[in-house]
Amino acid sequence: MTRDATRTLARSKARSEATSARIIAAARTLFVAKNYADVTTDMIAGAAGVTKGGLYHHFPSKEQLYISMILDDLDRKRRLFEQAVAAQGNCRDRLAKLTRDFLEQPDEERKLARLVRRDINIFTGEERDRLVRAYQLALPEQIEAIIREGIEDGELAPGDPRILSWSFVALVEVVIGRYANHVLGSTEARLDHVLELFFDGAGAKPTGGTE
Amino acid sequence: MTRDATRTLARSKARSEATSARIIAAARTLFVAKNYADVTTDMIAGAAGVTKGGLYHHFPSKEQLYISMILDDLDRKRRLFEQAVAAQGNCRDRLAKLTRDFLEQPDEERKLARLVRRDINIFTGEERDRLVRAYQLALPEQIEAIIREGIEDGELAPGDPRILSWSFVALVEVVIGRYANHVLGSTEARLDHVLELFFDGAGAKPTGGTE
DNA sequence: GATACGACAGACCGGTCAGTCGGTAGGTAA
DNA sequence: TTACCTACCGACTGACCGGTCTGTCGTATC
Repeated sequence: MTRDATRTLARSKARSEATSARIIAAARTLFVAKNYADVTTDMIAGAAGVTKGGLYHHFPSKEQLYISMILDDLDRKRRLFEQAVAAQGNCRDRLAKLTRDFLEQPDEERKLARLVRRDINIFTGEERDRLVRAYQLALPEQIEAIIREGIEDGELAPGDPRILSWSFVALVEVVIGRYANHVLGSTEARLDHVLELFFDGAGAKPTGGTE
Repeated sequence: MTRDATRTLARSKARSEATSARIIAAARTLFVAKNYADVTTDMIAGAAGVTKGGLYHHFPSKEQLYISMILDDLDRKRRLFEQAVAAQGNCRDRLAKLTRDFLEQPDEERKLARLVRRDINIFTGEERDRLVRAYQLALPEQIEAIIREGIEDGELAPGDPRILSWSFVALVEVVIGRYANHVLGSTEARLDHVLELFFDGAGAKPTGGTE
């Protein structure tokens, strides 16, 4: 094979990958806006600037396209989280930083986890389990690592790190990320509230009625 | 109109209402198990012991049937919550009781809120907004009332009752109700953890590093 | 310039499903 | 007996959608 041939093949491959990426991006936008059943392959193809035939040239089925989109996103999320876990500092600051990084992602990507929960039932068997685990457990497991260290360092009271990590995720997800957008103040203010509640509780502090 | 005629009409009406109720019950079971798009009107009709024609005799469309099912459920939930809000006792006990009552509902009914979040996008415009408000806000608003009283009585530290009610809902929903079933201990134990965390926080208590 | 190949187009097919419509059964009214 | 009403049946339709298949076109090799 000559050098020119190699270059041509590389160009063709690059073009093909660019189209795949465009299709995945179009799929992500549409799936987030609507849902699996309401998004047709024609719509995705149209938004990506190809036809249905072109789409099926790159992906064997609508379902596999969906999975490819998810795996693509998971990869980026994992990198984000690994970075945060490896960071220095005390437990509270690291949790705050991780949460801030998470919230600074583009809206569309933040919504993907919700998307997966919503549409997960189109899959069955082990494929489904794999996706559920990958998405649901990615965040809590990373947080659990931070919290475990917080307990070891005495920054947190001894307790089950699993319960604590789930609790923290719950607070972040619901109070900051999901419902409360239309009800409460800024994201930063809500993050402060959540950290306050998580570390210090809501009980009246002056009277100090512990137990 | 004779007395017999009246009785006959009443009997006919009762029969009709029983069929409607059967259809709604069948729809609930199926919609919870699958989702809106994957449940066909034939399946619902079959499960309710009527044909599709019969179903369309009682409901003008699949969408309206779905809405009827939701309104039917909301009605029962509202009664449950009103009861809890009106109860006596301190803040912590009332929240515990309300949560326990909520969790004691049949599994199928507890899953309805999730269902609505999952399928909400089939609706548009004001119908959608109405449903979102009705479902998302029902729980926090009732809890907010209890928390507000807790703050007034000094059982809780002064703070924004809205943030606190959303936080409590978050903890209950995620730690107890949703994700953690396969990971953590019994419902009762998890409820204790949540109450503990909510009222006392996760910070190390011996060293007491508040501020 | 003949051959080959990969990317993509777009018409088409098979199946599915919400909704319709003409009917029937069984009771009531005149 | 006729006319009517309500609940319900079930065959049917029309639209839509996932997936296929037969090209076409640009590029590259020989």
